[in-house]
Amino acid sequence: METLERSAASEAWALIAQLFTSQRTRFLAIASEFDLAPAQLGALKALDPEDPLPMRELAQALACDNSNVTGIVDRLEARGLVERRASTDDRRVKMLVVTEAGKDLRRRVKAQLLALLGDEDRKSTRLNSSH
Amino acid sequence: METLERSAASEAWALIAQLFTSQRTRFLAIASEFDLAPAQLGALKALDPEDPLPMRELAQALACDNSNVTGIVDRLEARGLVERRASTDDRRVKMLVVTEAGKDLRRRVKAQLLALLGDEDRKSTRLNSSH
DNA sequence: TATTGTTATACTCTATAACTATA
DNA sequence: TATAGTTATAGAGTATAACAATA
Repeated sequence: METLERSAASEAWALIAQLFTSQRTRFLAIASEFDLAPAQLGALKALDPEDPLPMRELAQALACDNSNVTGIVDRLEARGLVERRASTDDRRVKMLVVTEAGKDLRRRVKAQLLALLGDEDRKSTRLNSSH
Repeated sequence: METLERSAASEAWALIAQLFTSQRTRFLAIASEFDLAPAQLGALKALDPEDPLPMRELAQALACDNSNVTGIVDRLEARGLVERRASTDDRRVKMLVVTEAGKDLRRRVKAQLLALLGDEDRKSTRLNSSH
């Protein structure tokens, strides 16, 4: 029993570590390529380009404190990628809107992601390039 | 064609984001539970408890600069989880050894990971608890 | 000359606590 | 009283460049 559990834990450990590392590496590479700090890319991903989001909900999506979002959004706003907009319902709330420049950056990030996945796919199926 | 590619990109984007987020959340929860900064847990995971590793190789495993590893290892060493040891082959190199306390922490992290995975498994197969 | 690890510097992320303005 | 967002503060991660010791 103990042996089985240790084995399962080891496999799970290795799998999680590998998945996390590969995701993290890809994520960091894209962030760096577009000259965004990792948390900034995370925020840009978490925002809905068609539907403004309160600061507080972005904090939840990023699993961090509201106070962090202030700084992250400050920097995204300074680059013209997002805008704060007053909520009409609750004057305490600020809604986050992705600007046209932000939407364009999101599109380019997506394209780059697709290209990376394509590369990996071609690597893992190198003998089979006809489809 | 464009539509198909956009669709693939959207799916890939969503899948990557979801995988990354779930991994990240689990990773951060465990790091916090054991009072380790994320990079410190990453380093502890990357080290082999049975086989000392040069600083430089830890930097490669963490995909960061050598200079960062100095600080991360400083803090792990201050907590008695790892030790720097001079290499016998090359006097420039410092080998990283996981202490008994570090090995114990690794074991507890693994156990916690197994418990988390078990919880998730039970959640996703809630009607079927007999095997 | 090149490499390993450290130090110095500057920027970013992070949590906590105290604050303002709203509710 | 409670909540949304900001500010202040402190600790940690990160890259870059310059450095000492060693190869």
